[in-house]
Amino acid sequence: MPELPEVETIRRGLVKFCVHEKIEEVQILCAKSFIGPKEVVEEHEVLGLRRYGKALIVDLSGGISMMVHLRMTGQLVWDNTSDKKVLQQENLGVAFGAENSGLISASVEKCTHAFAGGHPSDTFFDELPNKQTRVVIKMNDGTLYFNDQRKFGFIKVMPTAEVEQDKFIASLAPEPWKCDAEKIYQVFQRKKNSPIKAVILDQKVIAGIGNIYADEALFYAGIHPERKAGSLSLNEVKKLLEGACKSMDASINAGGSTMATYVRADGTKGDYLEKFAQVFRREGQPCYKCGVEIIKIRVAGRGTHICPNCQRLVA
DNA sequence: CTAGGATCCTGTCAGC
DNA sequence: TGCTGACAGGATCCTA
Repeated sequence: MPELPEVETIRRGLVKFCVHEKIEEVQILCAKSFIGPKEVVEEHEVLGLRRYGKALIVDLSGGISMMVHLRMTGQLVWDNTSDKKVLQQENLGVAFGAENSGLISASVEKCTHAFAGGHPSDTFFDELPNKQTRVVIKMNDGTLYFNDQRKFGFIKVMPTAEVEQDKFIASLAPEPWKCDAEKIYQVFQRKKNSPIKAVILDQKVIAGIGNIYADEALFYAGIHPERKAGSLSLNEVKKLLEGACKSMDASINAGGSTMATYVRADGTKGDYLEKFAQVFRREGQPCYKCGVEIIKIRVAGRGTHICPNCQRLVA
């Protein structure tokens, strides 16, 4: 699923298009994708959007909020166009015609037919809803589609006042930018026998890191993902946090990463992976630092990409 | 408490 | 072509 940078990119996109929109009707196409009575959000206005780690909070009038978690394959698609063909041409032009992220960013401002978190497959611009659409939220000036192939994601209704008490939100650790290296070092000592990659994927340890940025941060710090968490020095912890911040910053600036199930707020594709990723999905290609071939291994049950030369188990 | 594995679900792809 | 198993930018639940 989208990780922190992708959710933040979606949030920024949706802020432009959904704030002050009023929800007219909610259609639930998959019962488990929408938790809570839909009637509670209908007739309410979108006041703003917040993000906690990978969770997106849509605050509504009437003291109601919707928590959206995209998990692995969730997407949010905002559609306020009446002419799909025009939209298709415009978005294809933006997605594939731009030469750099700066151009793509500039195009967001001009985009009038907007998408929010979509699907860059060949069928992306087909009619919505599609067979992966789980929830349709009709607003006065457009429609928000929640698509989710694997049904792991969800939209959950709760009082705004209780968002921070939600079990998931409440247990989140700080995001990398706000992590105290010494505290993280202590946590690593507590989980000393787990592979470091498994530990940094734990949202209760550091919020927002997922499989991409775990691999990127470990590469940045020159740490092998199978190293035991307890074996890291304080300096290595600092370097790891620095790597997480830098790769996420770069990704947010690039509009998120490109993936099969994620595109940016206006339907254009983020291009973090192809432009900035050092190791993720680069197996078989040379390391940018040393030229040795990047390999893919399995750590903590997840596909993991490393440079076997820059990231060693034993120093 | 930690550590590891199974699990939710659908789709795609490699290998018979 | 059709089957089968592995795997997938997540997080939780269950076991030991």
